[in-house]
Amino acid sequence: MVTQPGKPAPDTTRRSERSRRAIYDAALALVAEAGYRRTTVEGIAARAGVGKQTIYRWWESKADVLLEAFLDLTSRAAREAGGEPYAIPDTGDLAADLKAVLRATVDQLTDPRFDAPSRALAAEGVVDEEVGRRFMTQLLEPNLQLYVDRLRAAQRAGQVRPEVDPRIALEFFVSPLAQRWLQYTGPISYEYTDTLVDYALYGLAPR
Amino acid sequence: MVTQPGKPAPDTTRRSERSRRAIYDAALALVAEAGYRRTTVEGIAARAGVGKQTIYRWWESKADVLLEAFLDLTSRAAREAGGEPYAIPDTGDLAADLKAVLRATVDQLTDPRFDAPSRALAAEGVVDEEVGRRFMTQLLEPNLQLYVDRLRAAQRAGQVRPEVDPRIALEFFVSPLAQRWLQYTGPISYEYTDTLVDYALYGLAPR
Amino acid sequence: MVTQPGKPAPDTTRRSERSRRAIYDAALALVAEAGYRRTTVEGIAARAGVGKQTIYRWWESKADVLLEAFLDLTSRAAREAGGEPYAIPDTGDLAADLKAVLRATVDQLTDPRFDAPSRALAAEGVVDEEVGRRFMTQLLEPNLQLYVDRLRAAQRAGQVRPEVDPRIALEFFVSPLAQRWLQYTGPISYEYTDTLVDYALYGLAPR
Amino acid sequence: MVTQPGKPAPDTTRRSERSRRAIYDAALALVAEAGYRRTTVEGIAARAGVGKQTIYRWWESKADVLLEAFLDLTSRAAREAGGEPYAIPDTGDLAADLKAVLRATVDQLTDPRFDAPSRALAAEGVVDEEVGRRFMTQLLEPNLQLYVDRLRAAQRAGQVRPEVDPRIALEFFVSPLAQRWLQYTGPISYEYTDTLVDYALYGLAPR
DNA sequence: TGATAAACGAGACGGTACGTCGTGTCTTTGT
DNA sequence: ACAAAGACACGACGTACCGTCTCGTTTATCA
Repeated sequence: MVTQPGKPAPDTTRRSERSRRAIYDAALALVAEAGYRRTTVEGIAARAGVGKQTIYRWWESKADVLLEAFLDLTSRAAREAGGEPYAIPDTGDLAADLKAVLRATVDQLTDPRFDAPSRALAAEGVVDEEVGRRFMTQLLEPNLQLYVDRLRAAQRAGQVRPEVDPRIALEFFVSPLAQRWLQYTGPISYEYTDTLVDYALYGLAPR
Repeated sequence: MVTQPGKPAPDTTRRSERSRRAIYDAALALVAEAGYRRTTVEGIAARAGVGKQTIYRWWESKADVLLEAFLDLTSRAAREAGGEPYAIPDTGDLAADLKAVLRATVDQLTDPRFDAPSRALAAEGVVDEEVGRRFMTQLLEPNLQLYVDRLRAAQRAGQVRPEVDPRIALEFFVSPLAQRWLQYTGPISYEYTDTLVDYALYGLAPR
Repeated sequence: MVTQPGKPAPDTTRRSERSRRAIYDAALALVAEAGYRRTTVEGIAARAGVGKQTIYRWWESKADVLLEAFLDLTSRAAREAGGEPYAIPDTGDLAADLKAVLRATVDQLTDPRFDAPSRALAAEGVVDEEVGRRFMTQLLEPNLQLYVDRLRAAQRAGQVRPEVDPRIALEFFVSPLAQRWLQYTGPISYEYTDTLVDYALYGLAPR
Repeated sequence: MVTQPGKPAPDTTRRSERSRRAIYDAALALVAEAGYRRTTVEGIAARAGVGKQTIYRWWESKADVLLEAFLDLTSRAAREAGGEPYAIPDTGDLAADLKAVLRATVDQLTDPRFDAPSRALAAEGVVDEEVGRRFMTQLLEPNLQLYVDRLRAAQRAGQVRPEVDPRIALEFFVSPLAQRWLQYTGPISYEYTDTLVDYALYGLAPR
């Protein structure tokens, strides 16, 4: 690990947990209320009752704060939700399992508590590659891996052709939904995601 | 039709075509060179040799300028590219036709001339619904419609199951590519898009 | 008379009297209502129902317009007032005559119809020597000359010492009043101007 | 005492003395070089190497800055000039004392170092009553008081009639000079001010 | 347990860009 | 041809935030 020249590397042990929490809360609240655009570091500091320097000491940018705040939010949400296994259920019925997971995703994308900050982060990630890649590796990737695992299991069970690359296959379920969400290319519903699963598994061409 | 109160609605007939061109060019150049973030209205005006007011007179925001500039760019590019055939070719071989179109799309997404501004607009659209919807209806939608048309023809030719909704089916080709491009969920290549076509047409489950 | 190089010298005979009147009225009204600061060429043009160019064609600056408008106002006011002789009355009683004239001046300085524009011009004149000198020669000087004339008559009548320079002497009546008006160095009243006359005529030292 | 809404009242103790000085210097220099008109807040900030906000934080307007800068200049000038004797000398010869002081004033009005900024402030004061009154109370009034004091002493010495109001009498020395300076009503010279003193003390009427 | 060093809140600072307003010029469209 | 209308390049306005930099004031190890 390397310490940059001009950065005295603050002492993590003395860090105020109270401030960290307040900053996360303020950041998420402001993004939800006012949007990413109108959320400012100054505003976060004021709302959190914190000096600006305290933010700049621990984070590099607004996006950085928000990314951590969001990660924290999701991990807390997961912990609350019973801390169940990070996996797509495997009932033996691949189509049913995928439909269930996607329905849960639809619910989440519809929940404004998640929508506002994750939209903001996604947008930031589009424009700032650094943020985009962190968003991908820290938030998206772990979720995508669950699909890979489930699809691998389905391959072992003979329900998916063995030569199919699960990393690509999963995009048939995830990407159309993501695009509709991000780019308003269409409405989002259970019916829609169910259809995606059916089409993807059995193809478009007649059998 | 109603005119907003504070907006005296400038006289379009007196508009300077010279300035409009200069602004489009400056906006696209700056976004390409410096990124959306660092592109400012002030900078566009300076580079275009134009007063800021001339920008604010005709556009509402940086995103607005860029959207029009990009629309103008694509329509000029299309006109240069020989003109009419706003359609996906129909050689009778659906897979081949789709692969060809997608390869062209890959080329475009790789071309920095298009990448920078369209990325910027896409990001803006994620965060600003108004912009997002305009991006969708004015840029995306017309292109998606070409897929709908080609898939309908394939259905008539018996190459695609008749009960398949082309509006959803096309997302198997377009959305995965879009997501990889926007969110860095994976590399983009001819091989990848070819695979998408194969998987989508014939499904993931064994036949 | 000389025509500047870049000035095509508009044809005075074709000038619209209607516009000139409207511009004078608008200028005086705006200065009275909003003050010199907030009066703009644009505002004058709009209020007068006149194109901006019509103003710039015939005048060089806001101050220029206002100076002419004010000259016009005073000359019209004088004409209305019976067009009586431009002179300080000579009843033989110098003190009484001066007191009467100064009381009239007090009335005028108190009249907001005159106060606002003449204040504005005076201020402009302080900062812009060109305007100041025109203000002096076209408005102040003619009035000061009346004092010179009256004081000369008084000298001939043996009421003022012959070696006194009337051009300087008159300033004892005019300047203190002017300074109180312009610089808020004290209140303005009949009693005050009467006192000025008494002090000035008979001196401060004991006889 | 009440604080306006919207104005959070900055912390005076943290104020940068360096910036204040730089701003004073820049303001005075620019007014002297370019005139009040062409002096801008932006220009002052740039020349002082200061952010615009630093000016707006502590002052309300260009006039406000300049007034303080000028007050500072005069007080520094007075301090340099040996300091205390804030009084008109009293040699027993009133005429001589007044002539001496007025000659010093003539020198000052002729010094471009003082002329430009005080002219600018005077003009601003004519048009903006608030500024005018501050200019009067903070700059003019203290000087006028010196004349009052000297004239009172002269009254005690029997050199000035006891019934004369010194506050009015002093205007015979000060106002004519002020008007010539501000309104170009005549040239300024030692001879002129000497004459003023002679006329004022002994009156215009023959003895 | 008191000293001391850091992180902290507060917020002033030098900057950049914002979106608005007014200037003086130039162009278009009626008369 | 002049006038109205108003778009234009320009430049300053006053505001909002940026990220950096002091200021005292907690706070929380270690001496």
